[in-house]
Amino acid sequence: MTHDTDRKGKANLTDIARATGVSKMTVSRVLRGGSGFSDDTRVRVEQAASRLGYVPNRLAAAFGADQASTLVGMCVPRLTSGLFGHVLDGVDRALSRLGYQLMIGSSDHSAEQEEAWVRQVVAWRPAGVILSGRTHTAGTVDLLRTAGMPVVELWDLTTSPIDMAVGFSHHDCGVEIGQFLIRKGRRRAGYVGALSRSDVMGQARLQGFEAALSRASHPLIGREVLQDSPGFYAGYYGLETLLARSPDLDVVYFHNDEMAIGGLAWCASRGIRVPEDLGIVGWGGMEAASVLPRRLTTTVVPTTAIGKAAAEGLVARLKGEAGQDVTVIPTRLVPGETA
Amino acid sequence: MTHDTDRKGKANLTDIARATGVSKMTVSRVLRGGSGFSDDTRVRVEQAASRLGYVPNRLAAAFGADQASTLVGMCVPRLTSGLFGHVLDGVDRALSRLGYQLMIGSSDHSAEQEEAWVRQVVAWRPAGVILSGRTHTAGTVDLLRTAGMPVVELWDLTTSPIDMAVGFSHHDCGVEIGQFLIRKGRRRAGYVGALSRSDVMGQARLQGFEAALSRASHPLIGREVLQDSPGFYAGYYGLETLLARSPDLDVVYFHNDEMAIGGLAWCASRGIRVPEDLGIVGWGGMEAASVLPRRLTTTVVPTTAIGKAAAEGLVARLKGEAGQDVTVIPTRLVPGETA
DNA sequence: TGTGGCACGTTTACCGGTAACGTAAACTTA
DNA sequence: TAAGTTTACGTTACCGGTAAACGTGCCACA
Repeated sequence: MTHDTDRKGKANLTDIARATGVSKMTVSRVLRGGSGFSDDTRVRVEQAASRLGYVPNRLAAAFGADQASTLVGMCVPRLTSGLFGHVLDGVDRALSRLGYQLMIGSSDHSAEQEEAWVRQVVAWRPAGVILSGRTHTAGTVDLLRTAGMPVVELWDLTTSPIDMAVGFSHHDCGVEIGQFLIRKGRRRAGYVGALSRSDVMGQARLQGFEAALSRASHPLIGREVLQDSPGFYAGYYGLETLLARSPDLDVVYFHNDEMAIGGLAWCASRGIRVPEDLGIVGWGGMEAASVLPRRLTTTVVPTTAIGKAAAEGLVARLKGEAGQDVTVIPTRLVPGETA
Repeated sequence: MTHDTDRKGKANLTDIARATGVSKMTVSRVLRGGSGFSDDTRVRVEQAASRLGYVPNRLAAAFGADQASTLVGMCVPRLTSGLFGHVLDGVDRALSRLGYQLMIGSSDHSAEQEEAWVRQVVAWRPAGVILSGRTHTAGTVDLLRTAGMPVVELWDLTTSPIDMAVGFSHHDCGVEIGQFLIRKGRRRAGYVGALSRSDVMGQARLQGFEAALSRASHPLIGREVLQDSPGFYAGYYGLETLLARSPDLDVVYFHNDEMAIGGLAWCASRGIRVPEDLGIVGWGGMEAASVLPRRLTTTVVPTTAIGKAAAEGLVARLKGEAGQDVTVIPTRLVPGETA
């Protein structure tokens, strides 16, 4: 009995059904590309839909049948990180190709903020959720478990994921660099980091680094960890501070490439020769690192591939395909000319 | 008659209503912080909600009453751009503080891909949409107009926005740099860019640059535009190619800071002195640009502020507050040591 | 005594899809 | 040709909120 004069200018399944002379269930089947209708019906429905400018209502679809949701939530530590920009890009491309939409949030490296975000996103009953890292509050895990939705943790691997995990081990990254530097004859290593309290993954790299050095009987000499955003400035001034305290270091491992480049800039400004006087090592593999006058020694992380694998793994699980719980996407130590 | 044994482990308004002995409408009002209930009722409802682990269903809320949606869609040209990472960050922080959720997508600088994304996101009946740039397909504009939802276009200003606009003029950025270089005595300018066909905003900067140079009777000598991602490599090789063709340039304007830094790296590798032999100018204001041995001459864009203003403007309109249609967030030419 | 208003609710209808099931006709197969 | 199977639909119920309209009881005030 509702007048078909457009309320909100939008056509719905019922409008198309009326225009075509079939039931709205049939329209639904046609538009979702199912089966159980004739070719003639399909054509007529499709024409009516396009003529009426039908825009499907995913809200109604997801609401009516929760497995119909094509929404995926993803939480990253920082949106301003170049690396996570690439991870997001990988996720976004894969999801949009597969017909899903992406809702994002950031945690600022805080498990509590992550939980607050999860609480918001679960209210949208998404098909699945992608988190960054392996450290979450009990509340987060609880919310996701009771919601019963697929979860991918990416970026840092864990042997006991909530559900699935994609990435690599930050600890191992640190170990690998430590061993590499020992092999190269470095004996007095330092570390410059940022955000110590909150960035669990950066800490894991540092711990691996320290462990490798200690095992080789050349333990870490000094460290400088700034409560600052891990960018160029922090690397620049962090190195200055560290060397003021420990002037006789022969190599410094940085939290990431941005900071390492900041460190290189500091060395250049003081006439410190790299790698002769001091080795500089980064982490992450940002593009800039390989165009510097001297290519930065660093660990390259396949960011886009991780995002892609996470998204595809999630969708595979949604479609009921059995995927593996833990997917390792290995990083690559790239020896440059700075250490 | 439905058994209150948890279907999907989730409590809903009806469960809380039963547990409290009120109607679900009253529960709804309490939980949304409305009025029309006693303090006693409020306390009992809140306790029951927390005891039952109630997670609100925004899907149902947004579906039942479209003005109840707290979803905002945003489309950026590239997720891997450092600048847009900061814009996203500004949007995300503002929206989450105001209780909204963010759905994102990327257009790859293609108006067609943007339209495809708009079609997807409109299906979720969001409260509003944020787009990047001022160039959209007719289909995009049409979809948004019939949906009748608030739209903010950010990053490049237009005098006739779909609805609202926040940002600055790319054309004026180019003009400003052109005039600046003329004042500094530069007479033979070149340009190195990327993604020419698709990046309308980069083109606008170039046009402004050219116009300013021509007005000063020292028109642009040469340009090199790569069909590549606008990163360090592109700047490095772009400058090499450009100088091979036009060796006598005295300054080069780059598409962005990443490319300019790539150009600086190329100069360093060839012993070309900057700014004596060649001036280098970037655009964007990435952090790295100010830690280089010589601070890059560039235009600093207040990325986060633009994101914040866009989000807050959108929400203000949603709440019925009258905001301005066009908000200018000025950029700042920062003379460095490279031009 | 009425009657108007407020505080505090309840009832009803509805949003637009989808799953599950029902069914008539056509088409096979024994 | 009877019985089974498939095709191509239609019917019904339901998802969990929200808006709007509609009670009540109580008090104040004329």
